[in-house]
Amino acid sequence: MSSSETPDSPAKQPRTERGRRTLRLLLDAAAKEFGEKGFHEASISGITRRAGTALGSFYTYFDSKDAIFRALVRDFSNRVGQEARRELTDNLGALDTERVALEAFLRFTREHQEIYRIIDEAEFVDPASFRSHYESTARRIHDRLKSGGLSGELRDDLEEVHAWAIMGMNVFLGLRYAIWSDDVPVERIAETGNSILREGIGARRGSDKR
Amino acid sequence: MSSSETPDSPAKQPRTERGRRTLRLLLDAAAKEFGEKGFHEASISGITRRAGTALGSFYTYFDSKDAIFRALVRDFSNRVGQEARRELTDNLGALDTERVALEAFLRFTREHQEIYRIIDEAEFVDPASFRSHYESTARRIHDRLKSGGLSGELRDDLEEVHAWAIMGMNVFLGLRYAIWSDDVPVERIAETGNSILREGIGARRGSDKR
Amino acid sequence: MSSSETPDSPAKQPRTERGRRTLRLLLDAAAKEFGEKGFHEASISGITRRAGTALGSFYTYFDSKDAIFRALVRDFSNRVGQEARRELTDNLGALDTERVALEAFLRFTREHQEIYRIIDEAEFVDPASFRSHYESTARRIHDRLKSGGLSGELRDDLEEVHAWAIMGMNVFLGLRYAIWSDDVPVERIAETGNSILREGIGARRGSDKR
Amino acid sequence: MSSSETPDSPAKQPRTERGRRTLRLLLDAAAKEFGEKGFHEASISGITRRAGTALGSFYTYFDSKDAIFRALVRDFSNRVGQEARRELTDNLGALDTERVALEAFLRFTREHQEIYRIIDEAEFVDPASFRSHYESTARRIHDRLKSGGLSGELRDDLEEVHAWAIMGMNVFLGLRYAIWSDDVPVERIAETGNSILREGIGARRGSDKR
DNA sequence: AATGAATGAGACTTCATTCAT
DNA sequence: CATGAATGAAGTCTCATTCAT
Repeated sequence: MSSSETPDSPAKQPRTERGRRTLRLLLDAAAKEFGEKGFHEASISGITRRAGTALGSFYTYFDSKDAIFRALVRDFSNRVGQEARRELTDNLGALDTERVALEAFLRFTREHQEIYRIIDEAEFVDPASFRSHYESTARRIHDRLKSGGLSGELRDDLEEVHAWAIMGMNVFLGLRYAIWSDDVPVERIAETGNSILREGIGARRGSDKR
Repeated sequence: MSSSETPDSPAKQPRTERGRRTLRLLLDAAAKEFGEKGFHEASISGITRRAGTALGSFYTYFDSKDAIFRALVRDFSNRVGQEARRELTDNLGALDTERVALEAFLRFTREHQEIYRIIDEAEFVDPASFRSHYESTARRIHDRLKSGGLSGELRDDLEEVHAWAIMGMNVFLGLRYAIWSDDVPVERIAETGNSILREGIGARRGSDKR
Repeated sequence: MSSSETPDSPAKQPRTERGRRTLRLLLDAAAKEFGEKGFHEASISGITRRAGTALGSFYTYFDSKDAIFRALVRDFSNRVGQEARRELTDNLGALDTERVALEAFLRFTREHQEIYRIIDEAEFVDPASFRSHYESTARRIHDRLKSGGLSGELRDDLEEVHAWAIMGMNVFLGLRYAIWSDDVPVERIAETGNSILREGIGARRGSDKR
Repeated sequence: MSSSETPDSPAKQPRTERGRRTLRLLLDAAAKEFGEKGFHEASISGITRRAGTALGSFYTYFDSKDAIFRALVRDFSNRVGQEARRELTDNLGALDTERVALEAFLRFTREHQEIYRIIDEAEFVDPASFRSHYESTARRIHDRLKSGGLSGELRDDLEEVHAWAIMGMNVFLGLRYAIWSDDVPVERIAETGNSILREGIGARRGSDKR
């Protein structure tokens, strides 16, 4: 499922408690630094300054600026995935599931703008992780669509393409209404997006109601 | 909207024919350089090397690396917009219009991957242009949706949110099926995406076919 | 004869007179810096400080500290070779030729201790050049030995091994009496070394004089 | 010469058996590390990694990177000296003694290339030890030459200069035929070198036999 | 307008050495 | 004695931008 070979270990494993603490400080600091300034404007010294460690300590745990960025992207990608699964254990219908997923995504993105930014910038800094992130997200969506098809609630011809379309919808709604502004309630955005999935955008045909 | 003088001129206007030629060489070279390497890995000297001009000549036409990138983003944004409008002068129905627009977008993106990349990287280099690009794209879509509503073919409650959702759909289909791979015919992608707009993803109700 | 493929150009060729001047300043400064401090204690900034240029200017002409060191070693190796040939155009006998060669080498080494040091340190910094230097020096000596054999003045079985032995003799006499001290006249050192070549170190047999 | 306390102790004397073991591990590891990478490319952490000890333990036994290098050079210098004396206790003639000494040197060098390298690099890292090594080697040779003179087998005017010449010969034959290649048998190299000492390189005069 | 050299701030990275446990 | 994390000085290299010709 996940890339089984990660040649570059995410981080040199600390062997002591103190080491673990420092590693965490660095990761947190890096998330802030990259989130605020972007990869290229960010600096190692900015990270260690925020972390309160010496510059050299950075290299006890990471080989380079790229390495910590990659570690962060993977970490965040996993977190986003977990978050996504968390909300959906319920036994909602398929369409409601999509609505709730979008809602959760918007909420999460509003809370963690730096995660959004870092994952997105990965397109240019760590394309492999970027791609892997969206591919597994699409796979997750596609799985949901298929099971909705099996349950009879959704069309039974839904393919990967549909999953990518829905994911794109979600991501752009996140960009526009979670990152750029946050005045519209997430429920409203999610409901609007969901209406497209329910009925498309064509004029109501006869008895179609809501 | 603004006065006739653009405040930050995209490029110092050359007075001679030779100057115009050099300017063009630089812009083309920059598109390649930024497209291949991304903004931060790109270098002015890489651009002038490709253009076959001296390093110093760059500053005859642009104030900075950012300036030429911005100029490029705006140029491309306009081109994408024009391209989008071009295909749609026909008197197609609203849903078909969206299908054709998506098809055209995919085709264009396959042809001009560097444009895609440059516009996308603008999110981190020239956020204003990035935002402006997607805002006007969304506006264009929204306008189409509204006129589809007036004509009765589309729902009459379509808002900006719907436009962003559709745009996101299109963009991600472009990323996945125009940039990352190009084996599926654009018609097929566009048709699949369009089917969501026509009917949503719910199971067919009664006679709904296609 | 010389390595026909030098993938790393010795120095980026300057195109203007000013450039040529700067390049020369850098090379001279580097010779001093390396000669005084040795490769590893030397610094680029030390070189540019001596040259009176900005730090960055260094990289206009050389890719790295190694690169300028290599350039220097090759240059010096050539110079030593030329110097060696210069003195020997005369029509001296073979043994006298060796004596004069050693004398010249000692004199040159006393004058240019930094050259000695740089070539010698190349053993650890640029082994290929180091080896090539001594191989061509040995070849030069071997050639002289062979022609001495042909003329009947020298033994006719002199091989590469003899050339290396003689070279080693010369080099160590240089180290001891040109680098570490210079109180003994070069003529005397050269005569002493030469006496070994003339008669060996065994006790005189009969009429052997001098 | 000095008081009974060597000013810079080669290594802090360990008090326990365990300590002695660690010290030995470090020295062996350092010989490998310096031998393979050279002084400046070598690192303390490389040494402790090879030794299987913690980085910090290094400083329990040595004050600095220089200190362990110096300790090594002196140790090796002594070993080379001992080795040299070992083979020569026999009652060979003076010329044969030189031949055997060269042979032994070549053999030893082939076996212990790292020793060669470390001693040689000392020229740039620990000049005092380097100089002292070659000075005592020259003295040893000179002593042999003098006693050969007294016994009547050798010329009676052999000075320090001759010793240095012979040493240089030996060292360069070692470089060329023990370090760079080892295809020629040491006996052959030694015999060739020795022939110079026996008779020089001039053409044979009359009854000169070989 | 064009050219190509010069500039220097700034960033990354290394690693010998120190320190706390 | 051993361990492994922490430190920070020092150095290399890049490259956007300026300048003199």
